[in-house]
Amino acid sequence: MTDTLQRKPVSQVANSDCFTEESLTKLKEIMYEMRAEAGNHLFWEGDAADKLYFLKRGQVKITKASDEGKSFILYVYNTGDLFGQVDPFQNSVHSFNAEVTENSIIGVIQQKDLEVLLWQHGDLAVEFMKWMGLMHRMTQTKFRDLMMFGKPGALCSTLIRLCNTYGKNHGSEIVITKKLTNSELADMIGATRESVNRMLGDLKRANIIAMENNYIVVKDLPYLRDICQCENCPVDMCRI
Amino acid sequence: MTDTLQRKPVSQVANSDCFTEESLTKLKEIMYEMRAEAGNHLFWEGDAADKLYFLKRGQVKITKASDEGKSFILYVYNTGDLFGQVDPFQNSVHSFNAEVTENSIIGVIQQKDLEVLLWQHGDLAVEFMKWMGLMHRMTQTKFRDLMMFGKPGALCSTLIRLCNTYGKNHGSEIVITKKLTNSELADMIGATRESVNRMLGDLKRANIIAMENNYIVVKDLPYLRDICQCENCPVDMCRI
DNA sequence: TTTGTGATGTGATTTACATCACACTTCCTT
DNA sequence: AAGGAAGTGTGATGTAAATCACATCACAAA
Repeated sequence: MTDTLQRKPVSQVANSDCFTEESLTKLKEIMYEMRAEAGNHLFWEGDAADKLYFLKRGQVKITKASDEGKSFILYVYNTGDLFGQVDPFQNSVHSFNAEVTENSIIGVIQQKDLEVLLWQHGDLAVEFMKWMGLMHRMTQTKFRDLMMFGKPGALCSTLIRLCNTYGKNHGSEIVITKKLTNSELADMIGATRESVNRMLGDLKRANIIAMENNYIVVKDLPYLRDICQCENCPVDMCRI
Repeated sequence: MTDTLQRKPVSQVANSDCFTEESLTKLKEIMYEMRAEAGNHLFWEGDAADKLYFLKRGQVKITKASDEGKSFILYVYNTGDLFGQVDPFQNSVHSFNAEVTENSIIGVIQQKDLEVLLWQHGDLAVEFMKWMGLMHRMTQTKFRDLMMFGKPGALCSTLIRLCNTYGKNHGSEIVITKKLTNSELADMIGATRESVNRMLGDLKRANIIAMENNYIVVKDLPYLRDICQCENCPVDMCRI
């Protein structure tokens, strides 16, 4: 049982899977590698937004802090994910913070280098455009899920996205192979820790989810889908 | 006074302004023109997402309806705006509805034609990528504003975006040269008509806004900025 | 082994916002 | 000019979720 949990989850898919092998190689050729320790920041809001980041290994969260000290987690990126901004303005700055939450190895792409590459390789440009479209749609659907179905809907949507990102099938159950605190979940849906705790309690009591070695196990995915009116969108889009 | 209101607002900027004249011409060459009457739909959720739309004249709203009959307005596009999906999946479908809200003339671009064009023209590909980045950032910042600062914050953010989209300076005041009902505003921020009515009443009483010929006039923009912790981002990004 | 620290679980209370209900205004139409 | 439809304004009430305030638990460090 425990050893099953340690294995790489079958469904773990990186957003860079949009790219063909060749395109990803081209991108890798213009990266320079850096290492970042957990707790550091890749960028802060207000910093110039002129780089893309390829997470070779590790984890980075994109967050926003409010004046009252609350934190909102917009995205969680993992090994193999590509992220960052490519904006039309010279003086463009980030609106969010990028917090390194696990020791990471990161490939950095300068906007100028990327532009040259896209200019030269039409096929890469087309793939890149599709990757951007996918990322945008992920934001839009998350936006919808978090705005339209109350806090329980937001939580259920987030649990589904966690299944799509970290889920490992285990019979009819799905183990979310990623430890998450109630506070983390709360920051992902803009709720309080207490609310998340109560909602998770409700779901456990209704036998929708369970805990196994502190991992969340989803036992009734259709129930979660029903709460947030999930339309069963592609796994690659419906992620954290 | 009335005639001032009729003139095209100075700050009305279309999102296609990201493109150079030449690039926009290239895009226009692969469009086919269609007309759509107010009340019709350009696409419904579930329809194939394989086209871009250029609004030559008119207005289109991107909306999402919930099971309980509530409607959420994600975007409002106007003359000169480009919108649509370019997704990596063959079987990709829309998650939202596109409702034509004014009689419109629309240029339609097929995804395949766009791909060929981007392949051939590196400069257009780079501009297109920047346009996509800008649209994504607009979604992200709206997401943040609507999630983090309560309904009053969401309303203030929306009023600021309306100023950036339809605003006409009039001394130190900004006239939003677009008639909006309380219900429309409510659907833009995921609130009820009654809540919007009360919040607008509060703002009027505090002399932050006023009504002139049924147009909203913003008298104290800094106050609105303060409520939603607006960081004065570029006007091109902070739009409806 | 105790002490500290971060996380969970839960009750009581408050707050923000939705819902319901209805009066009033505007303006469109035939 | 009358009637109706769409929009506005506002009280009363209900409810979801935040806030506050602790108790408990797990586990690492001194």
